[in-house]
Amino acid sequence: MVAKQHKGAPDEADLTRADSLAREIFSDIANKWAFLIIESLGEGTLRFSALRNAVEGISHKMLTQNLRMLERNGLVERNVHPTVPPRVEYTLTEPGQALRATVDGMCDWTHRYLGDIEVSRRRFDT
Amino acid sequence: MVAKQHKGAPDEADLTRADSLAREIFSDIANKWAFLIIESLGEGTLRFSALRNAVEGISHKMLTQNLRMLERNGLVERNVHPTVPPRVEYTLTEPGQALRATVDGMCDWTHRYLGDIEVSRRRFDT
DNA sequence: CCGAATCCTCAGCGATACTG
DNA sequence: CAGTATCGCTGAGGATTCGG
Repeated sequence: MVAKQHKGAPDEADLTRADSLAREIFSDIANKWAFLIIESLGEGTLRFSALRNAVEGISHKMLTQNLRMLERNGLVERNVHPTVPPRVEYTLTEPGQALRATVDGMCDWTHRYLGDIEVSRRRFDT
Repeated sequence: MVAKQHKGAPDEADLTRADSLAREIFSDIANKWAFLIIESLGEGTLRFSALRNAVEGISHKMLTQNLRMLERNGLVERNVHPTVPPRVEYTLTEPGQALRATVDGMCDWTHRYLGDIEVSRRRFDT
């Protein structure tokens, strides 16, 4: 359970610490760009520019920013090849791959219910 | 695949329309509050105020806003009991329940890798 | 109790330019 | 090619209020 941070439970100190950390991680990762990046890296290693093309519509800034965040949380690994021009490659780590599985689930879900959603939207917008 | 919107594929018109719709839905739903709301509603029906308590830290405005969005996309059902004071209950629909499964997966993931992430963060922050 | 509207603020984000 | 920094703006989102 991530939504509610328990208060007054026994063994409180550690529980709430874990919960607030979980919540923090959740807030980091539950964002559109992070998901799309993870999705794209699922196929395999990509370099920065390739990733930029893979994730339609992302800006240079958002890409670096999210990559740093994902790297910090240990979801992607960053490999710099000290050539010129520089070549930087990004790969999913094992935790990243694990998360990818659930992100894939979300993509499947989206395609599965696409029609229903479209219908529901039209009903609502009246 | 949601990340990249294919261009120049055969049968292009419908594919890109579906993709852009998928992308739009993805952008709607892949946000922190939506996930937390879905998580909380997984337990069962909740009324507005209960939901507000369940989702720690959400503002009145964000809650209504996300609930409207989820309702529009057909993930939650809104039931108004015409009593006084009013009583409004929210429930996950079948598509909502289906998505909840993957959101649960993400919660499990979070708790599973909590330790690794904490370590990774400390390494990174130096 | 629930929802919509209004105001106001601050951070997210894009654009641009500069380093290695 | 990849990353960082700066600037400026739009809009997300909190606080508050009123209405049903």
